[in-house]
Amino acid sequence: MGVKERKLREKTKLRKKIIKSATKLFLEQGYEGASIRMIAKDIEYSPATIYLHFKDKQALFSVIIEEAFSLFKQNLENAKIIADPLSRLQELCKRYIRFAQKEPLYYELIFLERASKDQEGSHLRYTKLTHDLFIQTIQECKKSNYFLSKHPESLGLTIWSFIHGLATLELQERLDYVDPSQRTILLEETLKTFFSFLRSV
Amino acid sequence: MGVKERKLREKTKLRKKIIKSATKLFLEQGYEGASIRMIAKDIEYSPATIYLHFKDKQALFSVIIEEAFSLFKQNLENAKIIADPLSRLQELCKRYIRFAQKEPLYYELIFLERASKDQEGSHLRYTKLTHDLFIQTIQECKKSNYFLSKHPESLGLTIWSFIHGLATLELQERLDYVDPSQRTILLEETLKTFFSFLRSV
DNA sequence: TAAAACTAAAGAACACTGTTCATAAAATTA
DNA sequence: TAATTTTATGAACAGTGTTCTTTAGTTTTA
Repeated sequence: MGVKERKLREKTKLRKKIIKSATKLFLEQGYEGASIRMIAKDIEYSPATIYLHFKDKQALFSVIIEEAFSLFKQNLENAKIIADPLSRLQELCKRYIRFAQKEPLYYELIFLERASKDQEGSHLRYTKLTHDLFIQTIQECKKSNYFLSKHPESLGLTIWSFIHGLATLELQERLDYVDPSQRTILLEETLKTFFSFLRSV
Repeated sequence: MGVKERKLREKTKLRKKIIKSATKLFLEQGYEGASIRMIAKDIEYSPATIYLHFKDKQALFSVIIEEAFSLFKQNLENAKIIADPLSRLQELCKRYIRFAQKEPLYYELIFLERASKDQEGSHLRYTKLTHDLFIQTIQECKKSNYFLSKHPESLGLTIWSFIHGLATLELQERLDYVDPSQRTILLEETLKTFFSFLRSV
């Protein structure tokens, strides 16, 4: 009676095929740029078939974002190997920026794509988890006698705003008036400047 | 021989009519949401007529953004009445955030809308002008013996990244997991936290 | 004043888009 | 083999940005 199992296998296989193709196209062309028809053509099925696996374009997109975020989250959580909490906090910032630089489109899809009604929930989850990760690390800093005069919530949002802003400006090509070699230096200096603020408390 | 003049008047009148309607619709529905056909219907002309006044949708959009940015810029430059440069810098940040809160869609259109090929130029101009305004104020701070150990460029980008990040997170509804009354407090506290960093140098 | 030139506006068309639904084909069960 | 269920699709709908040809109206020239 392995029929059901095989059927399920075939179904998930096609599902994965759709996701793979959609991921590629969303990353290449953005949400609006990629079309259901393009995905269908790529996997050599009709557009209607995609709707047998996903409610609509947005639902397909959500699945991809979910995977992107778990990649992002794992990347940040790997910073836990660093013992000193202040160094760990700095490492968190560096990894954050590095992810945004290496996977600009993933970052954009997670944190910058306009939320539509039915996926608002996931967007809030992503931001809350990210914010919490910063706050948690700050609380560990406090245990080691750093930031004694600061509230974890507002300090967390301060740090996250800075990192998110810097990442966003760069990946949306808002810093392109500085030429590339100087830009790398500017970004490093900017991070250092911010870290010097953190150490001053 | 006032024929040409009248013709021109009529032409610019229709042009303004298009811009007015387009502004309303872009703000209501966003760039993708608003369509040429919707604008045409609103002003009671055919879609093709709009193309007699603007090369394409993007060109029409650019004109509107241009106006939005000059509004934004003027808003910030009004901070110049404050004599003490450090207070002026803080006022700049506050005005920046306030603009983003009061005109979230304008802010989004200027600093977050994805740049298309033929308007890349204007986007860079907006960001450069904004960045320069921060750097200029910082240089005035240095003359008054603040920030002596910092480079204006990296300090400018630090401040701007923070403000841009905070504004972006809020207006893109990424902080909605905090309830509204607490959110206002959190935002104020976050600004204070950042200002305390600035004063510590 | 009549004809010619110019210009503003529109209608229709093209090639796209997301999505739905009835129909056809294939596979499984009885 | 026949009936049933699953899977896939073609065609259609209503929408999009944009272009091009045609029409109608106005202005200039002869």
